[in-house]
Amino acid sequence: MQYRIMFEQDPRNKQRRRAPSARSLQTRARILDAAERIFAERGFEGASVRDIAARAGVPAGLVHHHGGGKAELFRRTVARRADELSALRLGALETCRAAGPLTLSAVLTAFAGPFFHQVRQGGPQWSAYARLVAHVSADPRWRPIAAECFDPTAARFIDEIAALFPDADRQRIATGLVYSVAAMLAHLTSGWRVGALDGSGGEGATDLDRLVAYCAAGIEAAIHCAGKSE
Amino acid sequence: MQYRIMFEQDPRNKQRRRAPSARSLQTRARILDAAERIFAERGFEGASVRDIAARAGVPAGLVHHHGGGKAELFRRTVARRADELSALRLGALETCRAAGPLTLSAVLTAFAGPFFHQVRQGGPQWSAYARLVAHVSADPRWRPIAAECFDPTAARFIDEIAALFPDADRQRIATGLVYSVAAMLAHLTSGWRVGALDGSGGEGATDLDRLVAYCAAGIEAAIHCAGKSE
DNA sequence: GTCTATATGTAGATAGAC
DNA sequence: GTCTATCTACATATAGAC
Repeated sequence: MQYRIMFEQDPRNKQRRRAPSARSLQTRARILDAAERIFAERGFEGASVRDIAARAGVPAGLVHHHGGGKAELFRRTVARRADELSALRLGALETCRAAGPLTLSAVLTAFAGPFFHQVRQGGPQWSAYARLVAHVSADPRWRPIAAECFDPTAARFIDEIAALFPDADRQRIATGLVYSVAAMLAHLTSGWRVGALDGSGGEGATDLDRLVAYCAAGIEAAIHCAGKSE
Repeated sequence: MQYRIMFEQDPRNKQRRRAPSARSLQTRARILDAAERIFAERGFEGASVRDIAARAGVPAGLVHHHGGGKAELFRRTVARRADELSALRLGALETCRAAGPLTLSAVLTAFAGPFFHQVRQGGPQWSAYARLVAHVSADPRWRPIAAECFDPTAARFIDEIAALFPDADRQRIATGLVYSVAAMLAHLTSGWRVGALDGSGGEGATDLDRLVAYCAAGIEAAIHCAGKSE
């Protein structure tokens, strides 16, 4: 039998609550799923709390109750899968390291692969999440959210790349990773564009290997480029 | 707020009008400038016609009169500089061609350079325009606008690159250009990110040469990569 | 073309019953 | 926790005087 041991000494923990019921957790998950879809589809302002509530099948008041307001709901929606994604990325990195000496392509595959795989195999919610991240990434207003959710892991991968190129300027590596993230998000969200521009309209454009090849060659070139500043 | 997004593209709706007065043209330009700033800053739904009117220094009614409604105003705002940008890009391409045999780097410089230069030298309106284009590019709802404003020129540059690599799969080239556009927009809009991730907070991250080096190497790698599909 | 006033709908948020 | 009803603010859009 398990029961809760609680201490009341710490005033900061005064707002500790009972463990949420299974129903409550389910409701929260439904709301987050709905928010993920609607925010991804229409952006922050384009989405309405009412529409999110309707998709989740709950009254609008519950969305405020569980989400903490629209802006906080947005932040929580981004943060939820960011934690999972970071764990997958760091796990992939360690798996690569255990398999042998790291290469730039391996590091980039560890970075992009998990997101890529989840979008392809993880169901429509992950596909929506990719579009949501693209919104966050494209809009400087969400910089605090991006910093909270993605910067620590990004910095970790910059460290790994920097270790592979000891003489490289760290800023160039960071720039290269920013470009690569942009390319990755373009891939994950804009398959239509690849098809439309070359007239084939085909589906076969999503290819992790080619994305990694692009990013790895690009980063190496950016590191070694002697380009002058304007 | 949610509503239908519609565009006035039907040629049957064309009526012949008198030549607009100088004052009218000036008012239209002020409204487009204001819309460019506000749409870039807050996205389509986050922007309000009232805020645009306030920034332009005109009554809100005039924005509707000249802009044709919010959605149509958005489309016109994107299209205005797109025409100028396309002309600059195609001009740069012909200048390069006249100077000697084209290279991939030269083609990419002709593509990215004019936008890059306008953002750096063309004043705050061009900087806002880059953020606006990033919004358009990140949101599939604006696909019709992107197709109208950017696809013809993009297809032209794909042709040029395809001519340089006669044996290359055209779809791979298109994919590489999509990645490169994403990287270019990330560069033009997210200087903060480059600084924040490597801890320097510096400004010197904008460098056309390095961007082109990144994109050129990436595209070549994507073309030649033997990567299997998943 | 310009500007004021206003029509009409919807937004986020909350109070309070259950 | 859940849900109904509602408050207040602000959105787009237009009618009509000048």
